[in-house]
Amino acid sequence: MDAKTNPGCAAQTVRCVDCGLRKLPVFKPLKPHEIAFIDKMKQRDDVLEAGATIIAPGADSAELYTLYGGWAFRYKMMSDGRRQILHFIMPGDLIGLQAAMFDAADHGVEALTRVHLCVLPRREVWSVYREMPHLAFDVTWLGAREENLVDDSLLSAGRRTADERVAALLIGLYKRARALGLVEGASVHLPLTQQHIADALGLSLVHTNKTLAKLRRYGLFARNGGRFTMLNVHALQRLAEYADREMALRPLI
Amino acid sequence: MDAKTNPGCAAQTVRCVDCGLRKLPVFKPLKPHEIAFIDKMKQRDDVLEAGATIIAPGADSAELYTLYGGWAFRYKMMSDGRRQILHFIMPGDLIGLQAAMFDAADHGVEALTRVHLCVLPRREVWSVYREMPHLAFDVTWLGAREENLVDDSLLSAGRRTADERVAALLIGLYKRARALGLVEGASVHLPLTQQHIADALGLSLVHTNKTLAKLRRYGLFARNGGRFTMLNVHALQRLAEYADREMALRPLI
DNA sequence: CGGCGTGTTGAGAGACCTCAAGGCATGTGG
DNA sequence: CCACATGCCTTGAGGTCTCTCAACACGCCG
Repeated sequence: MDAKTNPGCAAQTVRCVDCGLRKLPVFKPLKPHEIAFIDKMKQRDDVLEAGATIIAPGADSAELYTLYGGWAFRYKMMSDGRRQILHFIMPGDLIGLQAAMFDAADHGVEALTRVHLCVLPRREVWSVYREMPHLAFDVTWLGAREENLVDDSLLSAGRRTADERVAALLIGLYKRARALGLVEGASVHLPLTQQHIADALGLSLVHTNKTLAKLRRYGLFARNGGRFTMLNVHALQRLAEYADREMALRPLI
Repeated sequence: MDAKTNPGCAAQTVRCVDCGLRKLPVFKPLKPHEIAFIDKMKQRDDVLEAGATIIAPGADSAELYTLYGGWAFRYKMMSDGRRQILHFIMPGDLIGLQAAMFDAADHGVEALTRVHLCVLPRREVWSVYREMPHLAFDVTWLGAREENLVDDSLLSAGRRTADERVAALLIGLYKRARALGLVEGASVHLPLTQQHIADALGLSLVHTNKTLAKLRRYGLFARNGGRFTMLNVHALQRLAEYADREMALRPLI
């Protein structure tokens, strides 16, 4: 997981204005004083290893983070160990908005790879609303987009067949990764185990494995050594009824 | 559906400051100038009949609404008719936040009963952020809470058994209704058909019917003529692993 | 009266689950 | 260099939860 595959601020040193992520064409350009404000507000950069807990389930008073590099996921657990992954988090996504709004999060967030986080102290969130209305609007926008991802997962878990669920997840991750410039040719580093995929789709590990194998046999995609290669986007899109909506440029905070 | 069971602004006439909903103890008191701002911003009141489309799937440029009275639900459809209900909307909830943030909604919103809506023109949303940072924060808060509801539905559809799903839904709706003062004794008017419940839980209609019958036979709740009566809250909570988190007071916009 | 929406029940089918075992790669220690 | 443990992926067999199909009851309404 080097800086090349995960554009983002290197820990401690890089100013937001120099942040590589911000140069990507998916992100909305901000005005200099807004970037300066974010930079001033930013408490520190954090680097956590794969598997680390970013937000502990039930923890109160978490910070608000922006993920600058790496992958993570948000999940809920039940007492007997059942886990539901709510959505996967990729560079540019906010982490901990619910936790920042309420006092405690009833979900957890865990790093899938080594992650680079930009830490915004919770008390500073309010100063965004007071002083930078455009940025405040962007926070709401990012929250709405996260809900949009969860909506789609719910459609999968509730109404899609196993084949369709796998297709929907892979298409979704692939398109998000591509927008971030993580796709080279038609392949991308996918740091998920089949257990993660199963827990995101509401399927068992075994059935997930068999479904993945089936779609692979059909030539829809390939996988070797952590790399995922898209072979038939259209077939996957049709399977998942993926709506290829053009999104406006995303804010990055 | 009279004013007594659905507190809210009667169409066209009532000022926000007199709104019955705002007197409920679940809602955070606002400062007079904030209420005045909302009142000024409010374009009109709308009344729609049960079954009416509040937001059409795929429609662009919808308004932002606050539901003052009645019930509604947000849903996604697939081309072959499969429907997933994303969450149920009750008085005080915002409608159309995603649609207001993005250009088009990829979901629909439909009235379950006659509904009273407060209409905020989309362009006014921005003025909230510019002029009323506290209210802007509240908009984000309401968005996060809506996502929190969807999170729980996703846990149901993905990882809970049919029994647990039904329990989780009923407990959730009951507690929300109670907070709004809609529960009399232990019973509340539930305007859902079993088809709605099935579509919210990711179950078939038939299986939903049998699961409801089972829990009813076990004496967990009763249902007669549109009224739902809670008989054993604790058993339902245990079944659903319902987390009875104390929420801070909710904003009402 | 017939049609429609909703709720109910039975029977059979199938998608998905659990249990179980084994393969393969990696790492670690003797 | 081998033995062993661990994590992840794979495959088979059998079980069950949930689905589909089908029929019927009931109330409402034109």
